[in-house]
Amino acid sequence: MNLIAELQWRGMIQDIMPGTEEQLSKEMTTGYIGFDPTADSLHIGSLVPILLLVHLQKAGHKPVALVGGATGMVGDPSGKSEERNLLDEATLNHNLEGVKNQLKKFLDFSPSLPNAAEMVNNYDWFKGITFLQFIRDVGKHITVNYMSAKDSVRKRLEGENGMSFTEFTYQLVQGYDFYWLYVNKNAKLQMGGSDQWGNITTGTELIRRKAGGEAFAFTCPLVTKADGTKFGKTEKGNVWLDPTKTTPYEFYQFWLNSTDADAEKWIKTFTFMGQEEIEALIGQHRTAPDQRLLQKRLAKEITVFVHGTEQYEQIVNTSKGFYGGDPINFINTSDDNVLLGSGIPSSTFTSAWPVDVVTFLAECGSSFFSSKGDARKMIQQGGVSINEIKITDPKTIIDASYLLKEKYILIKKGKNFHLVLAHS
RNA sequence: GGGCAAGUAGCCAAGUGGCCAACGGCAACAGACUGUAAAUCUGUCCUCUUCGGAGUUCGGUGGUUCGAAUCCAUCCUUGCCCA
Repeated sequence: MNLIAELQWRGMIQDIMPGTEEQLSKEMTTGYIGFDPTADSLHIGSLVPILLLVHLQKAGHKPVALVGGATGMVGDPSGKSEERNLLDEATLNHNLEGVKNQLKKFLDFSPSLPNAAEMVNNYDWFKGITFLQFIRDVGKHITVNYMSAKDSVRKRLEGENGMSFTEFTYQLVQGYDFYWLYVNKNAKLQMGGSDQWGNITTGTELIRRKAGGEAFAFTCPLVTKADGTKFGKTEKGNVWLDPTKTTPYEFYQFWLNSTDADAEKWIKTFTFMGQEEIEALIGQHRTAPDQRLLQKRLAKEITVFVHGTEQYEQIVNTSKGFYGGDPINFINTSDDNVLLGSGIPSSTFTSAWPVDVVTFLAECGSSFFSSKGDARKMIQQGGVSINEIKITDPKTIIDASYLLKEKYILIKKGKNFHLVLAHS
């Protein structure tokens, strides 16, 4: 199966420029995707573009990951209804480093490969260009009419928020990236999320007019959830790839909790499993949905891809301990490393015993309970249990006798959120 | 520089002198039902609370009034139009 057919089956192609498939089957093609340094870590929304690059490399082509040191300074208007705030330079550089380090893990950069992955920063070629040069060499080739016709621009012109010249220029900046890579790195392909289509075509247009060349592109659909809510968010915010921002345990749980409908879609997009295997698994899942085979496999594949096999095994072990049978027993019989190593939410309680539950929960140093009032409400609604015993009376007194192994207390908020609390 | 419009809780959005901690929707959280799903139903959803209440909010500041998210002045921000 060729790359495009493969990606199509996986639901990873939204728009594709005519001739792209032919180009890819003709020769080893260099393709790139840009990553915006809006934060110091990528989140799972960036996973799809990353996977596109990985697929590209697997198919024998050369992937280039571009980090947007320059574009990050401008701000992409795509998908934004309001003018963006600019990042200061220090933050930007910090973010660039974080993003670069993460991207390194997913692609093969070994120089011996003919199609070794490469990382570039568009600031490197933008820093030497003056404004006048840019408007003469680049701006001259693209009409304002053309730029204004782009969706991202038109929406803002029609909307009530307006748009600054800076953001209006964004597509030219990104377009020039493509042109530069075409000329200097022989890149003939750009990929990205479907919201990037407008920016990408500005690039191919620029290549055609300025270099007389032909370049290609395709985009992937934005990942959505079946219920229409935003993908990649949990009660704690974004799901990050950085294990210090989203622990591997929480990362795994995010995927494990996906709905059946989403899991069927996502397993195609986010894993490298073959078509037959996936279809068999989906069939199996439908006959016994309560086994959650699909979610488990999905969570496994992605967690291994992002955090590695070792972490995954540790997570599964912990998950089984907390969801399978007897969490109390699990805490009692596991050593600290097994218990906390995968990043189950935990914190430390430092005040003196005994205290009433409400104070205890409010001060246990986790984000589960924001205040005494919050803790009390949760108790009144029957959503809190300590050491597997549901707390119904907000006046319950917690003291040292609750400690497991003389240092832990298991707090549960709802069904899914466990907190292991160490007492110091 | 001139004219016009707008700024309400995480987001969208009603309210245009007291009945306003502020309609409604989304998102989120808990409960029931389940499969660590979905859908549905119920509750919560500014902060604190001895659950009786208390405190702080409607871009900022100052004012009018017994009483202001609502009226006035001024400043800030944003959009549209004109120069």
